[in-house]
Amino acid sequence: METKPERHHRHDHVHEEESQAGEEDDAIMEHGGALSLLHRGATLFGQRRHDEEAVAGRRGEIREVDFFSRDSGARRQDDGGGWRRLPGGGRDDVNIGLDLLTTATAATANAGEELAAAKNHKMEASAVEAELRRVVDENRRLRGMLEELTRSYGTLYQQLLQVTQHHPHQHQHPDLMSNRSSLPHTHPNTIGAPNTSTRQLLEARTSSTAQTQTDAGVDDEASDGAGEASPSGNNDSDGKRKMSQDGAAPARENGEQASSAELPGRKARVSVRARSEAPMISDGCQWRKYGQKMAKGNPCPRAYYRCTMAVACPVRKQVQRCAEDKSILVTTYEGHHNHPLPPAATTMANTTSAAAAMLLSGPATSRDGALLGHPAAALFYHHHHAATTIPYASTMATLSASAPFPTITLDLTQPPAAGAGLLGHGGLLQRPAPVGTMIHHHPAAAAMPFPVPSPPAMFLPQRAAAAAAAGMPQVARQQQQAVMETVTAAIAADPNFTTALAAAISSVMAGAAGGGGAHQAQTSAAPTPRGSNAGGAGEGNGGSAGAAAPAAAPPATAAAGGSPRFATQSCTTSTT
DNA sequence: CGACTTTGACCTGCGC
DNA sequence: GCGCAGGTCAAAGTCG
Repeated sequence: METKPERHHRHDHVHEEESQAGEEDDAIMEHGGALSLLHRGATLFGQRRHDEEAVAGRRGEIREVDFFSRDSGARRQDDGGGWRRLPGGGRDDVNIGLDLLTTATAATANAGEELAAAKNHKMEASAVEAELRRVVDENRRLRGMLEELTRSYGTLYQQLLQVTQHHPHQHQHPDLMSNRSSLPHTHPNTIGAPNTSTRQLLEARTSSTAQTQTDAGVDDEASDGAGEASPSGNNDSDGKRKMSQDGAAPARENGEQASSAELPGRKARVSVRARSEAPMISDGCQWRKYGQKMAKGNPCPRAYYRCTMAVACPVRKQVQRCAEDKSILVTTYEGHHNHPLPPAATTMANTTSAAAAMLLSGPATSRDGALLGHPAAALFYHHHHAATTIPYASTMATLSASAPFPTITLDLTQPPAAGAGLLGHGGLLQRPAPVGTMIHHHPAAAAMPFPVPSPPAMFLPQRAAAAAAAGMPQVARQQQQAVMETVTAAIAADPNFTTALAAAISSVMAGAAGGGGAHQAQTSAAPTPRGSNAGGAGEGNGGSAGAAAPAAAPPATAAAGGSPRFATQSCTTSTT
């Protein structure tokens, strides 16, 4: 027990480093343009230095010529040491002309040749000077652009922070969604990692007992350093968690506590309903069961799992079979991973994050479940008062406003439509669905178990969302078609169905969001530490593939555990 | 032996 | 204040 934490700590550190590195990478990616400019600028600056020196030298005479002389390269190597010529740096005769101006030997040269040489030099000099000016100007211009970009980025980032900070507040403006519709600016974060808002939202709950989170909290804080990268962080400082005392999820003594404090008692959850005989659906993460309870009103026990991919990972999930239909497995996710995730897990995490964000993004966040009236809500939310009473066949994404926690339920149990499924896989590939549910309105969504519509809703301009609501205009259809094709192609190309699907959806999302992410799926299934199974889940699913899946799951399907698994993963994927 | 699961006990929040 | 339900802890057991 003693060593465990240590080991985990080391692990964490590794993760931290990785995440930090990742962050940097991300930053680089995000600022790719700026950085490239920067590099360019740096280069130019470097050159500019030379240029300026050259200019200065010109005034003083000599250096400019020398700078651009043929063996300037050799001389540059000696920049630090002055302008001493390197032995063998070039033919002396070639440099003679240049040196004529700088050495006493010039005086001894033939007057006529000197004149001619001087003229040539003047011409060259003027040409070089012009070139130099041009370069300097360009350099200034680029530098200005860089500064401008940097400024813009800073401004945007600030705006993002402001927006995300406001999300937790339930007093959102009706047009919040429209604000979100501007997400394309921010979604890169969403893809790469749970965006700030999502994190805040998911971590929005704090235990009223603001006990002294001493070291643990501090450490975690530090570990979170990767900070933005490692979301919710903190978490329960491993092993040391004084859970009970803290109350549920207490331990989220993370940096976002502030925001959490703003929403005491609120914590978004994403519930995924999928058909599976397996004890757990595979989501690419490694989980450890830490408890089981009989829940009221359900003969099936509820299992509690904690993410073990990182000691301090605050992510938890509950798995319970549906009381009405025991073939349906309900998995509820809560929190954000504070560590690097394997592709599959990443997609899942992002999916849940996105779903949660979607859940809380609109008026829906209001405690009373005032979803109605929200344009987006009308598309894919169902307002109901019993989280468990979702008639799964009627809706894909459901919001439970009355639940203790704002919970969005992704229903992946819909039966396959005859000949409708793109891939012919179980219930995931929806038939042209019932009007009114967002997912059904969106063909692309139809191909994705997860309410893909969410992405559009979240990332597309409000107009687009409205259009979707209006019944899918031509453009939208085309887009959907593209999505379908992408998915089909990806699946066809990759034997690993799940991976392929993830890749396809990621690419789709990347395309729609304008950010990467597609690459995530390239590497296949979860490289989880304990390879045997992506956490118990994997085992359960994979292993029970055959037994699982009720009717609908085709044999060949990679969807272990039948469609459910597929569903889940895709679900995840789709949101990323 | 380490990691994971099981399971009873404990803690906390909430409604009455 | 009490009881209930949800959630978590942690010792004991299991497994590879």
